[in-house]
Amino acid sequence: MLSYSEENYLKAIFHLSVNNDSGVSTNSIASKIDSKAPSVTEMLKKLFDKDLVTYKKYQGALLTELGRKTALSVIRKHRLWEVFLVKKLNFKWYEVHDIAEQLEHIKSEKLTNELDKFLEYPTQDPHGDPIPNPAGFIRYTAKLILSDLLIGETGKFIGVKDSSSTFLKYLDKREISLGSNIKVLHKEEFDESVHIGLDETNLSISVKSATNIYVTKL
Amino acid sequence: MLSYSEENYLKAIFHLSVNNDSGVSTNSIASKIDSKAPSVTEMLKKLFDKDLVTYKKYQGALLTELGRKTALSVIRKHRLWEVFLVKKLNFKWYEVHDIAEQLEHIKSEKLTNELDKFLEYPTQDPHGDPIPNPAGFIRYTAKLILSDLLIGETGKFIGVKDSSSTFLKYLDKREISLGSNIKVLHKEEFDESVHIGLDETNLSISVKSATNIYVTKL
DNA sequence: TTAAATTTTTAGGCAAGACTAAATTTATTT
DNA sequence: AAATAAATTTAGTCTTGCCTAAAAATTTAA
Repeated sequence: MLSYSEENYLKAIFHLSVNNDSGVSTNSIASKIDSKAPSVTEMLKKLFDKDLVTYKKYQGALLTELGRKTALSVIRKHRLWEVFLVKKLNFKWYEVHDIAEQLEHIKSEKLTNELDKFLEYPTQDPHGDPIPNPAGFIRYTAKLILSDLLIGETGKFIGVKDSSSTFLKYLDKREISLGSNIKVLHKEEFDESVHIGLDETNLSISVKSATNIYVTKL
Repeated sequence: MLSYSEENYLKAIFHLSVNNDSGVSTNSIASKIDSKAPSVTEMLKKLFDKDLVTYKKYQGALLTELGRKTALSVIRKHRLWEVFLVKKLNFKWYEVHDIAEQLEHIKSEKLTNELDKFLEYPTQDPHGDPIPNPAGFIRYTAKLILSDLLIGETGKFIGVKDSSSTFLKYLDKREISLGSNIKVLHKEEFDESVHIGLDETNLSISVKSATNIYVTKL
């Protein structure tokens, strides 16, 4: 039975090893998890002893198959609970993260699977991230960054890169919501801001926002 | 912010102080919580410092108003989650306790209140125990023990005393479920077993079972 | 290819929460 | 009212997870 802390380390290493096949550095884990390097080193040794990560001194860590499965189970729970909070309890998508951080550690396979069924087997969480299946399989959708679309092209808004509540609130206010079709009308040369068409309305968003929005080409 | 452990001690003291206005003893807490006396002493000191209990050496502990409110908040969450598990996720009433023990520590007032709303403000959990309101008020229903009913009297099954999963499974098998009307047909002098009528069927149950079943007179 | 800077690890501590063994206080008997 | 028994507290340890400061290894730069 893993502790909350161990589960959080596995989750952090998982996220840090996406697009990165060399070892995940001690410092990157520390900053992700808001702790200090010595704490990480110590934990990596423990995770190594439990066959959850491969770890060689000064060379960072990577998840073993067991570690990966465990991380994905935690992520699955996190994302299912987020769906529950938004779909059933009327939470906004920028309110759910901290609560899901707690709920993701609840231990009961039956609970997770019944929740999945209750929610009718969702494939994505409220931020557009894919929900792993019980076997730990995760289906990634090809993501484009909004600012990479050419003028005239339309994309479907499928997720965000930075899911800070500030950014999510901003999107809510602008009524840019998951699933919307976004057409790129014009790109301003001067400040790289992007004019977009959204349903009936047009608006302009900054580069910073545009690079935080994931779309699929239609 | 209280730790899980602190919350569990408060809950234990709350349960042990029902019908008991003198201090709750160190040993009784230890056995309730499955720990040892020295651990309890240490924790009582800490809870005292946080103004959650009154405690004098060798004289047991009692909840302060703050302690009581905190305990009831945890109990409220526990019971709401139990309702959720049974009503929405198809759990049996004997399967929910351990999971609710985890869920009761999730910290988010909004979550608790939204869950309450989602469940349409239930007043009792699946074992018939009352659910405290957000202000920490708890409405107790007058309970009788089944074996105290006289021959010929009928009672409504409203709860159990011992909610061990063994007992709950037994009730399920016998199709004795919360809300059933139970008529006492006969009491066997020899072994104190009770013959009862339940809807269309009659059956006989032991004293041990009969004293574990709470009813209200109809 | 050394020297400097950065990263990581080791060493040593601290707090929470649990434990055993021993001491102390309270309760029960005789 | 002693003497014994039972309950509680104190003393001293252990584990987990975190930290700071210092040492060691690795990387980067001159």
